[in-house]
Amino acid sequence: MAYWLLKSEPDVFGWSHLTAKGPSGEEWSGVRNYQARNNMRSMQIGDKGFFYHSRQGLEIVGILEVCATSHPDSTTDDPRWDCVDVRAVQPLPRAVSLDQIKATPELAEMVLVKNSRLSVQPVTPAEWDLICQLGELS
DNA sequence: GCCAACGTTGGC
DNA sequence: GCCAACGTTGGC
Repeated sequence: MAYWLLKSEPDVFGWSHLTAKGPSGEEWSGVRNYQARNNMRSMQIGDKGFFYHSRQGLEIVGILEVCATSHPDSTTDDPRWDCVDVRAVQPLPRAVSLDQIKATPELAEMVLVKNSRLSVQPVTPAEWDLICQLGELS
């Protein structure tokens, strides 16, 4: 199982929007970047991801999981763009901020820090575990 | 709201 | 195939 980090602006589609969708989840649509799309294409059912609030919040607020593998993005007719479906698993008891991540040497190599513009990005198991600890997830 | 960084487009 | 112009993202 792989780990990911997915970004969204909370006023456009935030964590509360995803939790409202319940167990059937929601398409992670609208991605128009090849790297991000390729990351989604390699996702498997059950892969876990952090939900990050960009622009506003600037923190990891919850954990989601992939509940449908890559399929055509229903928000466009352009056949280049695919997306997965994701559903909320649980919120982090304590949100982990970008500041916190930047201040943690072990997390300095995260794509979130190195390439802040990539909206769907891989997370290493070590990074995952550490952020879960910072998020006070038992 | 600004703007630096990045990605994409399209003329040559 | 290069690269200038343009558009978008996202931290600040």
